[in-house]
Amino acid sequence: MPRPPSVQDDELFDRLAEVFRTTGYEGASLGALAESTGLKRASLYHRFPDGKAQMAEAVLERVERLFDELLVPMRTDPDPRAGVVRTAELFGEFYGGGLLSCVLDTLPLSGAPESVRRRAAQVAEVWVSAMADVARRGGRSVEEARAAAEDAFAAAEGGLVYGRLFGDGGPFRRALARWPDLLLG
Amino acid sequence: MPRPPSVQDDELFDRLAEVFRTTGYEGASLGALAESTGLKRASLYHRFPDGKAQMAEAVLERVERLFDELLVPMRTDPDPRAGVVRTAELFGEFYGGGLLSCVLDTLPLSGAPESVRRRAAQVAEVWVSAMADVARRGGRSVEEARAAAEDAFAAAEGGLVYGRLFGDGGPFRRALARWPDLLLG
DNA sequence: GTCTATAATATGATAGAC
DNA sequence: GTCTATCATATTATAGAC
Repeated sequence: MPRPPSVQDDELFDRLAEVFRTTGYEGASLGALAESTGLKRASLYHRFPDGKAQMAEAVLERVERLFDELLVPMRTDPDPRAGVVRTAELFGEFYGGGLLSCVLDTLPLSGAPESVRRRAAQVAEVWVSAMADVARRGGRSVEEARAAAEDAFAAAEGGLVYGRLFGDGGPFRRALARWPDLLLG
Repeated sequence: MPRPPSVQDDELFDRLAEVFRTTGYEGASLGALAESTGLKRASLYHRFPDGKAQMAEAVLERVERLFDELLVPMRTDPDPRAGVVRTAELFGEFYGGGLLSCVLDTLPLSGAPESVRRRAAQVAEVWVSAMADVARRGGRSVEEARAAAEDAFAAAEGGLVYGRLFGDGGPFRRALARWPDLLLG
């Protein structure tokens, strides 16, 4: 019987996420994760008996829950365009205006266990399929909607790559600004 | 007096690049780099006395030389559109149709030395500024050309992130297909 | 649930033979 | 120029006290 996630747990996951986000799976050493959370390594193993892989998966699950919140307007606003605009704003804040890296990019490199990479793809799919759904509601065909959603995802992720390289969130913010037209035409 | 780069060296750099590309800087252990090249760790240190950081920088310099070749049509074709189309084709092949990762994305994570991250940004700048130049030749203002080039870069890199996550090069190839209109209007 | 202590292994790097 | 051998440290992970 899993106890309901506490605020404390969310705080812990956010600290772990910060390390995985900026350093990737292999770069996130137990030492760095311990230092970031303020717990000792052995304490992390108490919470995550399967070690680093379990921590990475927990982080991805936390990100999925956060995505679910950011996606609410796009999923529920009666006006698809207004929903996309609002969700784009929320993603812009979530990624620090384009200056933060994304775990979906940095976590699933080749050193990460298959379970982690699969989980990352699942989380990305939540994001992409929500965009495809709103594009459908906006009148697009299934094929057009899916392609537009993939392109919108790629534009944002690429903007974050640019941001990491150059410390400039401009391309990311422009990508978000194009979401409404890209998804809804 | 540096000896001219030999075919053998290029082969070596490609093996090193393969490891850095798929695993990132911290994930690329000396053991993995040695296994991939067929050299022992000590032999790698003979060629790269400064160790892993020097190997990563050498890989980035090799990528810059390869980019210079891919960019030739875009830089020299009298017809800007034809040049962009051809260079987009070459990038498509270079990145395995969208299924290969890019060192500019995977190498400059937080564990990498500042020298490596700076070098990655320089290589990316070669690519972006070449696209900005052709957009200028196509009649765009300086500001429009730079923004379009950044967006074209981000679209491609984001397509590669999607490809790594889902094993689908579609978004990457569509990004390349949009380069001509994106850069030249 | 967190800690100290510890073990086994991996890693980056060097010395010196050939 | 490549190798074997080696070293110091970092890393993942576990045992057991509190």
